[in-house]
Amino acid sequence: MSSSDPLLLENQLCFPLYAAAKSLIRRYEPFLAPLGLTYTQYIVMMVLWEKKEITINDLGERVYLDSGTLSPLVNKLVAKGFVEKRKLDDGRFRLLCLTEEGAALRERCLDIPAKIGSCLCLNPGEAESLYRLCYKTLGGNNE
Amino acid sequence: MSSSDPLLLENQLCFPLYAAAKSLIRRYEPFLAPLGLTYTQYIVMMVLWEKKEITINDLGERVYLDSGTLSPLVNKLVAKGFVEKRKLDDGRFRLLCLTEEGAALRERCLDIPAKIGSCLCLNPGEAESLYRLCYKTLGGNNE
DNA sequence: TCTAAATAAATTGCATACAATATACCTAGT
DNA sequence: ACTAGGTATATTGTATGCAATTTATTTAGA
Repeated sequence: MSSSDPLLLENQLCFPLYAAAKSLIRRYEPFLAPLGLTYTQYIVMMVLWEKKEITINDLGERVYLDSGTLSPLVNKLVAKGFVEKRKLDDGRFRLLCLTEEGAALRERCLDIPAKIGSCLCLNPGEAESLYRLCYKTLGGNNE
Repeated sequence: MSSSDPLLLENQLCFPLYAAAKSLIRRYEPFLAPLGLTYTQYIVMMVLWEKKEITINDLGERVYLDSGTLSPLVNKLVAKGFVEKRKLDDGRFRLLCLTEEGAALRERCLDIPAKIGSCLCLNPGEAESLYRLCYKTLGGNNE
């Protein structure tokens, strides 16, 4: 950041942050498309691989997305057969459950993180540093 | 990153990076909406405040967006009166020119960066570090 | 019991993103 | 002059993202 002009694009943090995020996400597409997943769907599947089942509300808090984004996205995962949606006793809740097909999909994703990491220009220390700074920006407390 | 499971959400860099970017961008909305700007439109206006005029192609390279995003977005800025679009001698190009109204808008944005910075949980050193790591992730060379 | 407030999901509307395609225009080569 | 190929922009289609509203359902209180 050379000049002190507060409205110069090169003086903004938001710009490279957003651009880097989009750039990184775009790298997943070649690996995910053959599996029939988009990036956001892949993120949701990660939560399901970990939790096996979760309500849409809890899922939204975990991935920072609201029902406006998740409702249609979850329906697509259901249509693909990776997830089932069940009504709970408290009829307001919908429980998302990983199907066998959804669980099997995990195997086909196992090598994606390594493939992405290998084309990243950051060394492990830098990646760790970026990771921490992003969580700090989020207001989280991942120490 | 505790466990070594490569598909745990907490082991991903892309997730906090994207979430932090969205979170930061959302903070602009309260300041930009009263001016009739969205975040992406604000980024484009920054380029125009700096360059005064630029082709859509050059603009796209500067902000990492393609014509599919920029064409309709620029039309909205034209409709708001902040930008004019002129056909160049080489009829393929469209030159975007800052209007007086667009230039005047800059004054009303001058304090936004400070307002955003004041609600960020990063100290200046961390912000600078995050800035560099993002440009490095982008494959850029901002040293 | 009945109803107002609360809560979870779904829907709607608008604005990106971006791949893929189409259109407009220019240039080189013949 | 004609045409093939190249380049810039616009359009189309799909998938987010998110604010605002609506719907379904439950719960608390008179």
